[in-house]
Amino acid sequence: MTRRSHEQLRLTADLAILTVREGSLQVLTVHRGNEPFRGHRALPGGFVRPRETVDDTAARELREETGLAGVHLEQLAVFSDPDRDPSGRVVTVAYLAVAPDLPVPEAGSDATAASWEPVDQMLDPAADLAFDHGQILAAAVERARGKLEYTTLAAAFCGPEFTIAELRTVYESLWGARLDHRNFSRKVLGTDGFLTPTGQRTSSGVGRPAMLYRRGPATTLHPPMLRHSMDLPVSPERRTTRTAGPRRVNGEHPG
Amino acid sequence: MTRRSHEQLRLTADLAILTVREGSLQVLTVHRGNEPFRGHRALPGGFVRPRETVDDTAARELREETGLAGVHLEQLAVFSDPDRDPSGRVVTVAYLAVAPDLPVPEAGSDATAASWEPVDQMLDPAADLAFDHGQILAAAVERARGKLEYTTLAAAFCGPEFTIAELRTVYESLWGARLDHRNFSRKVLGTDGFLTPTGQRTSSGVGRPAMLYRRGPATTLHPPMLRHSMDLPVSPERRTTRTAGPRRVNGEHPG
DNA sequence: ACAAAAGTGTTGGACTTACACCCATGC
DNA sequence: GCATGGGTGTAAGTCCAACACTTTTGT
Repeated sequence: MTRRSHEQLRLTADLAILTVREGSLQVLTVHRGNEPFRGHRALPGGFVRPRETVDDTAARELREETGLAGVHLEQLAVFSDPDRDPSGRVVTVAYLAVAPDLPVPEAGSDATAASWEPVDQMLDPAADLAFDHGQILAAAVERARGKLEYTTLAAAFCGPEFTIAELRTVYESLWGARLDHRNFSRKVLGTDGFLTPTGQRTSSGVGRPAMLYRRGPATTLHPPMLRHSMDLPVSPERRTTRTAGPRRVNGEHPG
Repeated sequence: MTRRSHEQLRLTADLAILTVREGSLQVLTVHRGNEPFRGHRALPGGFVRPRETVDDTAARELREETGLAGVHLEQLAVFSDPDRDPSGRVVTVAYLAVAPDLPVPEAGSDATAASWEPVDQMLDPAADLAFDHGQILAAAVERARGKLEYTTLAAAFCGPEFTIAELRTVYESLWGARLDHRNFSRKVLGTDGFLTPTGQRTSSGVGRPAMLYRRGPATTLHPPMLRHSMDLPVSPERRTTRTAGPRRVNGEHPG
């Protein structure tokens, strides 16, 4: 392919649409029918139109792919390596979208068949996502993980009404850790404006029915939800003793 | 001006370069000598070159404006209103840069004279920054304020060696609150990897000389620096009593 | 009855806050 | 001496991790 130095720059919006299905973090992908990267999986996205903001582009693509509107959508980062798209100079604005568990998109089952795929698999180099979409996905997951700590983003993964256990599953799926359900419950209930009780209770399933809640008005968590509490004593053996309870070590991630 | 629907889209990087000078948060601005917005102040920035990433553009502009390299530089957001630049379709990627107190740029005192200006003044509508640079600056300040809480970003405002008091001034300038110097000291010293002692002490100034420190390897703060502790009992009257010590209320900012 | 899931109570420890008090320097 | 700023000690309160225990359902 030609590499003209003065070719026109094009701008796209690409979306990492995340959800939690059956306790696993999943991402919406499309199957590319055209070059470049024909046959590869990619994140949904498209070109910015002349009289559109990039945010509008992202919202439009989201609607076109999932039929959803009003879900959480935020800018992630700009990816602008001159060679990221072999067909020319294309800069993309990556977005993180968070959706509840949908009844599978399969929008018309047209050429670009969309499907939910486990994030773990898509982040594996073997998945070989098109363009730099592996990087975009990694950034999206990292952002979502972090925002669970200090925002109410987790509720965006749930439907309009949900139980505390469902909410906890979101945390556990993203953090890959078990949380103590008793402390978790107290924590979210004690955070003003996180949950609004509906008065309803779940009916199906074994065990004591759970209360149902709706999203409350709060968006930030003070104090934050801490990323500790790894339990899961699979066998009845004591977990490693954690003598001088190391809260958390200062890591490298700049934020 | 003409409005052609298919005109070429151009991409720029704009920088909000922040510093703390004399206890006040300041931003580097340039004076525009050309249309549009001739005569207005603006944030430094420029076009993305054909074989350059946007991050490279930002780093290059930073170097050209301040001579600095290696300072903290991060993507903030994309601003893409189709009418944000009356001269055509220009999408910009805004960056936050954090620099120590420089000996004033005044790079050659050429046409685009650069200068530090207090952020308060530049955020006032009367300052009338060019384009949407007021929005960009507001986003930059908000980001910096937030990151002080849970990262070691504050140290990026200081020179290579600094005292705890200097570091505290950064927090106080950005948060507009006084912090208790005794608790602040313990907090930062107790955070592993935040500060590395040099063994040196300050010489000038009245009062007991302070220890000098360098930035440590840590980048995140766990637990975070809390945004409380407003004191400043200017006169020896009791501050408002804060009966049932309200930690913080869950606000609206999504993060 | 038993397993499973939801929910309450309680305790030790970590962290914060507020402030008394001591140290080192310039004038 | 004394004002000024740097630094240590400490006690009360808040929050959290851990876990015993109770409640409510399905089988």
